Amino acid sequence: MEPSIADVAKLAGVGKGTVSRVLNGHPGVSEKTAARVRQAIRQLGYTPNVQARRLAQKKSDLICFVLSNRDFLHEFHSLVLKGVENYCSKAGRDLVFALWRYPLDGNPESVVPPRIIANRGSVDGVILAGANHVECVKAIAKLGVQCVAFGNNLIGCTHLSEVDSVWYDEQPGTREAIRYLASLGHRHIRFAANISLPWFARNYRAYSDAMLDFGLAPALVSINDTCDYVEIGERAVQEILDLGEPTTAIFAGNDVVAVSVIRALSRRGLQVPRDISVVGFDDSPRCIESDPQLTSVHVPKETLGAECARFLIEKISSPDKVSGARVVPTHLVVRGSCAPPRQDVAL
Amino acid sequence: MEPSIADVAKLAGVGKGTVSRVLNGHPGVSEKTAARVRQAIRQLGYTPNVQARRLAQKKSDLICFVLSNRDFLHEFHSLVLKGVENYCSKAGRDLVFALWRYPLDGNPESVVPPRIIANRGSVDGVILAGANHVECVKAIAKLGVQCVAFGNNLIGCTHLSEVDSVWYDEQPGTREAIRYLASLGHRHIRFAANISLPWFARNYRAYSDAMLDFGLAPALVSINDTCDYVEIGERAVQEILDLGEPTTAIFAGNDVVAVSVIRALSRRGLQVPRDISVVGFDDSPRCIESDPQLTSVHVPKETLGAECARFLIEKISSPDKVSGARVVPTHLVVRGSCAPPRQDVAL
DNA sequence: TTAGCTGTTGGAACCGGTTCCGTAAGTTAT
DNA sequence: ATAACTTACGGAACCGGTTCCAACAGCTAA
Repeated sequence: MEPSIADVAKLAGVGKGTVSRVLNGHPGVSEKTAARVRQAIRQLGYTPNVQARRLAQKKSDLICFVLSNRDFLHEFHSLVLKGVENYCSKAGRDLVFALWRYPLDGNPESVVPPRIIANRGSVDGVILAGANHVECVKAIAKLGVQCVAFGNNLIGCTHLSEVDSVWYDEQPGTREAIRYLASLGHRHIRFAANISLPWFARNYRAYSDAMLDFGLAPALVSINDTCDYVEIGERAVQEILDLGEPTTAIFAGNDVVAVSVIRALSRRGLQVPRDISVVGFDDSPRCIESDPQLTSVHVPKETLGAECARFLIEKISSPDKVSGARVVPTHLVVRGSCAPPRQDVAL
Repeated sequence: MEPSIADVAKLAGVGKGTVSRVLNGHPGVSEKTAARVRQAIRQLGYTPNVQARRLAQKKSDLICFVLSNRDFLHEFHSLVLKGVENYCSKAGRDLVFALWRYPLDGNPESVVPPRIIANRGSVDGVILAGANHVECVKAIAKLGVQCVAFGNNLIGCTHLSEVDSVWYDEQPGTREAIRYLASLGHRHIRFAANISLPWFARNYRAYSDAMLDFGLAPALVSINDTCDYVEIGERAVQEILDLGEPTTAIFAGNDVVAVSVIRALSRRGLQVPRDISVVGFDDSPRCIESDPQLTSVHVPKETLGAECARFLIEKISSPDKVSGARVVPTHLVVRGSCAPPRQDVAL
């Protein structure tokens, strides 16, 4: 039988309350008594029972990381999770991991929250990562659970602070990328993705704004009927070549698309960056594994995770006092996939 | 104030015990009373308090997935985690995620377990994934926590059942791969990895056994001074070409090495599979993203996760009745990276 | 009619902590 | 020496469930 706080109290010749005070570092215990208690704790090898403490304090010190509508934890969210874990473990909180699937295009009313959230008191708060419908986030919040969402993959979100959320800002990194390409001499920089997906739409807007700022004309190729990034890259290259309009650089919606673009180009005998430049978005590990190494807009994934955790913990300790959106910037990482445009070739 | 079980009892005009019996589906409650209780529950919108139940039952229904000594959740363990999550959620258990770092080559005695495990009662059991020293697994088990380890990344493990663990078996898939290459006409199949890492050593043994079974001579190139898989692939190609011995196929220790091998070969003007065949190990998503698509030994990652969870839950419900090692087989997935050897070229 | 059995049910005791109240001991002021 | 105040500390009450025991009602068998 494991020793309880009563055993410690008896051995130290004090009351349960005093032991509790020593354990939690509360004031009002003389150093002499505290030492005796600590000695008894050591002697019995006593460890407090977490569940009992949770019941008494009416809090769980547990935070739930929910990954919504993803078939598994991809690199991106793995790193977000890492950031969350890191922050939580420093804050003395443990992390519950849960998956959540529901039809993103269905009626948000009929979506049932994951069991762990419905179970009252089982977690103090929730971080909603993966792709979520904004109404489902609101539904969770309405359940009386503290909740922070990862913003960039929200569906149906009309403005940043519609729900408490953490976002990366595509603008600075995208701007840097366009400035960089422009400084190399590029004028015909084309955006390639599927802008029916909200995150690509946001990227495109940032790209478009930056292009205009530098006096360049935005140009788009969007493959709207598939979510397979590899396919998007391949077909985008096909369309760009068919188009006949000049294109000296391709700004891909993310790194998977970019790598696929590079491969599709090389199959057609076009070398990157000699014949055409490519920029990715995400700065995922495959940037280094690809050949040439991919210049890409860095998204600070761990920072995003840490910000989610920080925000949530603030909400838990002072509900209704903090709310809104928090945004972290992106920046460009230059590698080997861009070069000045060739003068002699018109794509 | 949230309604408690006492409120339900009062409203239904019964005792707390009866409500509890109804909630847990225990026998000995008349249907008439049960209906009244259910009505009261609905009326109050009552949800049981998880922490109180956990305290009373002395169990948490929580399982902890510990990822050891990895910088983050890579694809492989992401899928293992997915398998675990899947099984757990069906078994009505929630999942706690924790990271654990300790020097793998240091003294296992001085390693401190993660807080979540040390906290008595906070989880019912632990799945140890990532790379662990076998002594550290034993140390956790000695703490009185039910525990199952992912076997293939164990360090210092002399035999399968040294600790309760789940393994994938390299043999069947590797055998298939060698048989396949042999059937294409290959005689000079070389294994490339870093066999100072235990998992590569195990792969090499399986490769070597299979080669001997088919009457072929095992041949090895091992890059022992780095754990960077991309570098292993590049330098392995270098060594193989420098060696001057005939090599018509390369069996890489894992897919990252394989992809790196393909790229290094192509930089030297050698095309896969025309000039040389390559087989990977893992069957990771990059097999499909690579060009040509990579033939690889499939490791059933989700199954591994599910087996870990099943094993652990069995151990929790009947401790000391189940133990040992559980093994799941691998198999070959044929894609486009192998072809008959060229007769005219001697590498 | 009475003893014996079964099916229900209420409620006390318990799980192992936290918190708060009352009191005893010690300290300072008058 | 006494009042007033501070500090230390024991222990009851509580958090919200589960479990077990005693009791009671209704039924059967002798």
